[in-house]
Amino acid sequence: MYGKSDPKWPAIVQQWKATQQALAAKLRIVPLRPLPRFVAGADAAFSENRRSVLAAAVVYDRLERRIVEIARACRPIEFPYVPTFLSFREGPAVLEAVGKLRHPWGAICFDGQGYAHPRRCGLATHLSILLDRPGVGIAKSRLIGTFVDPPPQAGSRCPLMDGDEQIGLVLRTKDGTRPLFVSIGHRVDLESAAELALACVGRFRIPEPTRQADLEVSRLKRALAGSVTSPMMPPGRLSQ
DNA sequence: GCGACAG
DNA sequence: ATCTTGTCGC
Repeated sequence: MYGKSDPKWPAIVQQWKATQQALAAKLRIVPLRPLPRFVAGADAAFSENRRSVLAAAVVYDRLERRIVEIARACRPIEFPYVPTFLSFREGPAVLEAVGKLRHPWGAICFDGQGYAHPRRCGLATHLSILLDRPGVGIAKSRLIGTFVDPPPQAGSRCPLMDGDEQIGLVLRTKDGTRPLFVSIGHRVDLESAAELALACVGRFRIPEPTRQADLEVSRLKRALAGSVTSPMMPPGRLSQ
């Protein structure tokens, strides 16, 4: 895996910035209406040995409130985590999982920022543009931007600002819980993104597409960990 | 220079 | 993301 100490690192980061700027130039902002019935969701995690990126993509049926398809992917980790360049680390695995989805979906939710990024190209925007499909960024915490805490009621929101430009929304999805940071990915507008996020909320703070993808990637992680038994351990499931 | 910093 | 037990609250 590449590292910050690699002599090629500065060049790699410059290339990444150029890539993000080129992608952001292709961003299209349009309303997403009506909101799609089938919404995809994707998330990533690390394999137990931390040498691979595991990803899961799901398709959520808003009408029946259930997951109708699950896809997975596993790829070697090629880069360390560097703030503002998350998509280069997790993107490949996530894209592979999304590509395996066969059921139709009208929009996809990503676990991270979209437009609310220094170069307006967070993971959600980066991947949505590569897919050229409607996408939304739903992050659990802030990367950049200033805001005032929204009221404790579910549905309340406050603008996420970068100077005088609104880059996203701080949205409370459940009463008395920490708000989420919603921003557009691609082919949606901020209001549609907020409505989609709220329309996908079930019993928990995190909208179902992203929450289910997270649960699924965790299961994959455990499954892989259990299948790779250490040579120094007796057969069977003694480790739990 | 110092602090911040999605997952 | 991940490390980690109990514990506060619905």
